[in-house]
Amino acid sequence: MKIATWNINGVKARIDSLLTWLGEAKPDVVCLQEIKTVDDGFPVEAIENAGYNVAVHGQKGFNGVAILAKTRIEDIVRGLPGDPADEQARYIEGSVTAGHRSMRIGGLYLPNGNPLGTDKFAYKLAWMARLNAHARALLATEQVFVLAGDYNVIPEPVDAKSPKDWLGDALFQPESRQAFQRLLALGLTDAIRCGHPGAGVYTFWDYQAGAWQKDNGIRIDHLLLSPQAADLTNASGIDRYTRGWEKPSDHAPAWVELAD
DNA sequence: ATGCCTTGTCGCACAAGA
Repeated sequence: MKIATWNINGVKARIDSLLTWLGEAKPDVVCLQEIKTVDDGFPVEAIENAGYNVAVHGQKGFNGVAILAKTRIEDIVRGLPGDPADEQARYIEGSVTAGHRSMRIGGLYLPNGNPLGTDKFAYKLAWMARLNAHARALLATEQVFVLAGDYNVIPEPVDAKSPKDWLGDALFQPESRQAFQRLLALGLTDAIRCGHPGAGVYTFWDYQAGAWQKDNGIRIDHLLLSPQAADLTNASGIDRYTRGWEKPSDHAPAWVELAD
């Protein structure tokens, strides 16, 4: 089963690219972030015609996440547990079953957190603490699960072409990186890092200053696997070629292939 | 040091992204 994550930066602006990529990459499950639409605006029909079921957690103008799956999506939860007052659409979770195997999929869009010293950065760290608590609850069930999405965290210097450029950025703050490490310390596996231990493995290239042309990227989209999922891993990768398309998202899809 | 692009918005400039 191939599970992918893609910050698509506007699903309505990117629907043609999404359909092309679905046809080529043929993922079984896709977590989308930054769909930038309310539920009613999501292009459900076009995606269903491509052979996918849809679960959406949208928001007007910003944020918004969704899960697409070739199989049924069951027991859907919208919103990250832990703060009923949080109205930002950044988390959706559901179960998919392929053959005899069932797994839980969490799709997340972690807050950017810039600029430092504002409530935005505090919100990012609070959100990461909630994610940690929720990951612990999922781990206690001992099931196969994947937490996939735009984490907005550069885990290590090797995950940036030019680490010094990010020293003052929320994505590369010690607090952000430590919170990410605390997720790994729970026993989760960073699927992309595990399969691609070297440098130059990026998922995001800024639109500005020719970042793509210079390969000035960062790795901020991650798939974290439960131990039961990590045991099934066959391969992982980044479909960076989509970043070279016309009107691209600034993120490329990342994926992991688990044994059926 | 700043903007560099891109999307969406009750557009005609701005917020937010990273």
